[in-house]
Amino acid sequence: MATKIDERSRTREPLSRERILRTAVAVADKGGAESLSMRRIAQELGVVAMALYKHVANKDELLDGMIDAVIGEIDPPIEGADWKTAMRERILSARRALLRHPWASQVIESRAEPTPTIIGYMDSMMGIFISGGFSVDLMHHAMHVMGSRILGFSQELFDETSSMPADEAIAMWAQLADRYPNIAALVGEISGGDISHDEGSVVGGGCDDQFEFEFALDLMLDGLERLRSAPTPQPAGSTG
Amino acid sequence: MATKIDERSRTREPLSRERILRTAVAVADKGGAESLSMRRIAQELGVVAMALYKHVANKDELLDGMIDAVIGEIDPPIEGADWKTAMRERILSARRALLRHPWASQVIESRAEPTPTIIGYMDSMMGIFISGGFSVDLMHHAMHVMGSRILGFSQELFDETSSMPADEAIAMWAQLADRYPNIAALVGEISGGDISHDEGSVVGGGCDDQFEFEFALDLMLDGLERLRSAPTPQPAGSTG
DNA sequence: TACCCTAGGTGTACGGCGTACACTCTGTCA
DNA sequence: TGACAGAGTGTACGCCGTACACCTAGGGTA
Repeated sequence: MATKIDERSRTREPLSRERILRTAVAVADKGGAESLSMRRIAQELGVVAMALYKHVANKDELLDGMIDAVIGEIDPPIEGADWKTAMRERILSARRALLRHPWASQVIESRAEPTPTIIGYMDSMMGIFISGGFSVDLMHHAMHVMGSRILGFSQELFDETSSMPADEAIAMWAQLADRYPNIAALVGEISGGDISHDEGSVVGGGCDDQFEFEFALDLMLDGLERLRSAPTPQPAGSTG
Repeated sequence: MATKIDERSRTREPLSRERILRTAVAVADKGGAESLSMRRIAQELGVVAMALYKHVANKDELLDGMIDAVIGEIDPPIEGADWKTAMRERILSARRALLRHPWASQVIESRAEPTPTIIGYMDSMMGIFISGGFSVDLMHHAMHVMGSRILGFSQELFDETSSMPADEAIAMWAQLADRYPNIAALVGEISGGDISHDEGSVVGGGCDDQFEFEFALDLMLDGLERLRSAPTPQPAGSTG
């Protein structure tokens, strides 16, 4: 009995909200969002599930805490940089954080309401636009243009072959060329160019995600800069 | 006994994959994705949960079927239009489908692999770029630029006040002005402009989501058009 | 007519989930 | 010494997806 007390009070540091959040993030990092259960986290902590509820209100609050932890990893804005550099670098930092925690984007989108931390992050991004000379109105449009990319979301809809060897994937798409001719053309182009630059799959891992992300990001930032300097704040749609 | 047989064979049309999918979509439309359970769908059909498994392999396959149903509502590309119009109108059609089925975007993103229907849709969108004179390479970049917006995703991260009366939301953000100064400025601008144009909330429902979506869409399409006509297919990033 | 086969719907059960609620400790302070 | 509080436990409930054995009606065949 006495040894048990010793063991508990000495070797086991007490539970805390912070420790729970750290463990939860670790569990999700390892097993993905769907492996994250109260029982699983508790088990990792050597404790029973209900013990967690003495420190977090419920699972949703825990998810919010995990989100805030990820947002907290995003670097603060660069001091003294022009708006475009500041925006660009911070979004890339956000992307790095999300790549470290692949479960985060889905969890963030599953939550109905953003946490105060996310709202604060958004406000700070708005501040970068405002400081960069954007009107409040154009800043508003700019935030909608950036969308969830402002949090570093890369939203690849095409990761499906990532578990497949590159040559196998190429063969697969070639076989489906009559059904998906354009994808086949794309795969052919990429694999024909330099297949050696990435050992991942063809569409998804085979193309350079980081390059594509920055390409899209720069296109948007360039578009916004053009509007910022233009007399009329509205892009010329196809109707105009 | 005989009446029961009559009732079954006459008044109850037999189960089928189509009928299950229709019912599942209806349930999700009414109660959201989180209300969609096999038991709930079965109940709606006056049948026991396990009966569904004679027509769909499992819940994931059912979700795929539901996704395909939504994608199927997207209009085909306009014949004979220029690439920009075709792309713009089809994306707006996709957005309309997603607005009819608010659960769909989350379900699509939750699935690890896209369905053949989604792959086909993507291929067809690629075809619009190619027919519009894009190189395969630029088409590839363009697809990444559009991201999930190509499926009509609007990904509003700021719907949090949508259940709140506009004046209440304005007061709330005004009170938080020291913590979120830029959001407060935005809210002030919108509510100061014309508060009457929408009875929804301020950030989220209060701004014109449709306008913002088209604004962002046009900015991207304009950016892509510029690249299409330019000698170098790469946007000038802030590093250049 | 007697038979069986098959497709489709049923019932039960299992292991997982979030969490309500009542409990038992253990350390603190009066 | 004894009351108290705060932390961890144990049990239980109602959900979930779904495996598996069962029943039953309709249809084809001998």
